[in-house]
Amino acid sequence: MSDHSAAQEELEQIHALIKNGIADTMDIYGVNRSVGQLYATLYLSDEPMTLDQLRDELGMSKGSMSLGVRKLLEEKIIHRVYRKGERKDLYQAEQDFFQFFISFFTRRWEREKNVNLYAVKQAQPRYQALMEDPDTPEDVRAEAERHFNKINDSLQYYRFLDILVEEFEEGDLAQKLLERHNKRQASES
Amino acid sequence: MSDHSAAQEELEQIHALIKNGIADTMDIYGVNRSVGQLYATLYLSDEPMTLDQLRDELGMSKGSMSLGVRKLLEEKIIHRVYRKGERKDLYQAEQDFFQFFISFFTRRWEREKNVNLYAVKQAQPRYQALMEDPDTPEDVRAEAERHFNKINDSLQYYRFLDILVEEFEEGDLAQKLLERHNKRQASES
DNA sequence: TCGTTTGTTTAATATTATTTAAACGTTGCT
DNA sequence: AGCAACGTTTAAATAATATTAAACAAACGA
Repeated sequence: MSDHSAAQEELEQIHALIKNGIADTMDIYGVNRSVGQLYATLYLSDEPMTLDQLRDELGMSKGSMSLGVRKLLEEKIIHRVYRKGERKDLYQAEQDFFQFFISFFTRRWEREKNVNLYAVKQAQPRYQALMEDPDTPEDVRAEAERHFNKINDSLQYYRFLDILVEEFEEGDLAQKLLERHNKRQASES
Repeated sequence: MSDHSAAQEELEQIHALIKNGIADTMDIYGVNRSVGQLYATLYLSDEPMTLDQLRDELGMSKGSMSLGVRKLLEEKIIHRVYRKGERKDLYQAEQDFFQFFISFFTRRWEREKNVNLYAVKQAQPRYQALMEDPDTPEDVRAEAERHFNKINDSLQYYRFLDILVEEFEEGDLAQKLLERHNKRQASES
């Protein structure tokens, strides 16, 4: 890193612009802005970085860096990198935004499916028991039936989430959509 | 609402189970759990509800209900309903989870695209100016070029987001994926 | 028009989440 | 083994968000 020339200064300003956009994006999806900046910093860095370098760059505590890095690793949107003769842990951002998208959303869609499927599977037999029990008052029975049908319909949606995850992870859906649109545009000209 | 029979009690317990799953889901996506419960309550209700009914059901203040309802309206996952001779505002949940998914995510994907495309469009000419300026030190120029290429690659990703939004909103992508998988399963048997 | 009902805004309060500094435990090196 | 360099955990502080109650404003009906 040479002296702080005007060109250097300009570079850093543009850098900040991009970094901000990425941090905003993470914010949109409910991720802490600081964690977003952490990702953005790694994303723009040409080299893997250590916790100390990140601390210096973001001006935050090392504890924060440790927590942030762990979250990003869990999301699989940064990776640990090994380099011989380096004692410190090195981290590198996932550079492919498509991969970022897939890791980030499939993880959430899967959790949504699991959480709700669990609730639905528990609820269904209990609704049925209510409906079949002759002691159940008619108004309660009717309500149980409505709810039963409603959550039964929702199963189709969780199947959709499952398909979506599979299509993105295994079926290369992102690239397929892009290709399809490229062809469509070509045929229109 | 009749007496608090055992059946009634059981119904409410199952109700809570489902409501919890939905609130958890909203939480996954960074939406306040209370707002999630608001949606869940409307979702399970057979009738559109007023702010006062929601306040009674959730045991929260009317101000909170007002704020929560506004957020859900913005997301287009609940709708205002008009009924003759009713002074109070009535709200109804979007019952179709597919529509929920589409409203919720396309809104965010579009924002992600706009935020980052704006930053990239601003950054590109500035990187180019740096690269073309003969006064720019070589190390800065090289860095500018690397960043320029990096953000240039990202444009493809924002195009993907755009296609995804269009495919879900106009192209019925969700149903298409479901149908495709139904056929595949049928042919495998 | 006036009084009531309704929804929204506001300012204060309470709660939750983030951040830090320091303590701690681990690892690698000499 | 003993020391030094790390990364993690923790308890406390700080900051951010959510929530409430009360003031307010708009709409309605008599």
